[in-house]
Amino acid sequence: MAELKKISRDGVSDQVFRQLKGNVVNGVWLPGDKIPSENQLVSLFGVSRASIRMAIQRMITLGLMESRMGNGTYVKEFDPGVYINELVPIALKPDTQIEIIEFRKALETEALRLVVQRASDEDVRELERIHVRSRKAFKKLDLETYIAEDMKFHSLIFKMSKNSILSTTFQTLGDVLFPHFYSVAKDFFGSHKVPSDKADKHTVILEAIKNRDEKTCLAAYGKLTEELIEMYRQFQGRNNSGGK
Amino acid sequence: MAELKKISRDGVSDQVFRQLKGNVVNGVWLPGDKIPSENQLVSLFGVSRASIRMAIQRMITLGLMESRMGNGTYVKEFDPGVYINELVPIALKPDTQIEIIEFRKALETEALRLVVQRASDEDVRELERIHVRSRKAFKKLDLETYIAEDMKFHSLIFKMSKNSILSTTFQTLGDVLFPHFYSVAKDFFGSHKVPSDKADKHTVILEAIKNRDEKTCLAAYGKLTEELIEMYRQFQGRNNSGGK
DNA sequence: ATACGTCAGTTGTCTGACAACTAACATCTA
DNA sequence: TAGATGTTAGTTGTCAGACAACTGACGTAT
Repeated sequence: MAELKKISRDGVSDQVFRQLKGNVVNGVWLPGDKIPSENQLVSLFGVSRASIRMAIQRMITLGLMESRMGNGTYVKEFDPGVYINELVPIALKPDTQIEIIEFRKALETEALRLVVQRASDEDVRELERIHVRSRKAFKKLDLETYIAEDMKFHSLIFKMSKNSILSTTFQTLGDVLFPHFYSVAKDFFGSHKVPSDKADKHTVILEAIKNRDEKTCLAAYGKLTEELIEMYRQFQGRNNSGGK
Repeated sequence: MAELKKISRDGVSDQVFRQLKGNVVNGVWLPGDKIPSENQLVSLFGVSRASIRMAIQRMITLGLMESRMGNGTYVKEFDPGVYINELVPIALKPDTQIEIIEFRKALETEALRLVVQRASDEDVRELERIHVRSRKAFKKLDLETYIAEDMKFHSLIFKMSKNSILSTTFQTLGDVLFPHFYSVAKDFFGSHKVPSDKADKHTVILEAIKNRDEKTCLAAYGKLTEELIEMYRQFQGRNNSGGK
């Protein structure tokens, strides 16, 4: 019996979408550029305006383009936050949260490995400054500042890895995680003891980076993630018990 | 002078979109539910089908709905992988191959860690079957089959991690990487000795998974990646010397 | 009982038209 | 002349109707 592959039936608007996206990804159209009008695209692609508009709608939803009525359609500076905001209320499902944390762990573990190799002295100093501010806010129970500085801490680690893919992916993830992280952290603050400075994993990580000590660094980060997952599990349990 | 507020001109399709999203967020429509047909929505909302389709397209792009031609439109289990899927290619712009490999290493190292914990016996058997076919093709220098089976090997590892975000992200990465990977592998085959089975890292990784031996598993994978990066460096050096 | 044709319902695409809006130019007026 | 006010071409947003492509279920014949 011969092997048969499924026929791929690519819709018209799908093909248009891929070409539009291709022109953005490959830099044919740059941010700020005005793309051809819908009627021009109709001629260029040889398909109906409805299909063109479908494809453009997808680009807009992804935050890659912007339509101005009576004016034209423009390529947008890529900003994950735009369409992440649409999803935030839905992304709060507990089970996917754990997956996201695991995903983040994957990214950050590798980032830290690279940081230990590549971090410049100036990078480390900046990281230390952020860390000090973070600890200070933590002791004052200034939640707002603490979370903001904490975010900066992790962002900088990714920047220090000198790998732009890791960095931008984390950025996207951060936009998703932040609101939920905030609510969980708040809850956590209210019902638990504050860990001492000695137990603070960030301090250990920072020192390990200074000493170029990969093993200690990754071990501390591993613990940090475990605690985070545990925290989410508790949060989940508390919120689901008794609920519908 | 009286204060004047800007008139908010909310488009028709925007309003439809908000209502669709509202019904999903508020649980009026649950994952798996079939929403009314487009023509029914036309009557319900009192707007044209084009506007309805625009709103639905947005929901689809966000990964919240799914349309099946000739059947209907359904609410989807929210899957963060959907949009990360779309965004990964954007993040790849810099096109530095080394960065991509580092990124993949980040994903797969964590995936392997999870696999060692979570893999079922059946999973392992399937992985072994693929590995055997891969080795066979390798020895016959059947490049096509070898690369295909190699891809399957890695795909399965991600599936076995039971983390959908890691899995789908790797999948898209594969789509982007494949053409380039293929050309490099071909080049590599032509100019190097074939490593022996003993040196084959996949064999080591497979055995380590069987024995639930995280340390050995990750060490072998680390070596594999190092070799890959080295291979790319050589390839780049050879191709960049002289040309721009 | 199984295979096949038929058919209603649904999504995908096309066409043409008009409304709403923008930006630029032309015209009028003080 | 300078500024306010039409005018217009071009663009996106919406509408209406039609047909194509496809799915799932039902009925029928073998």
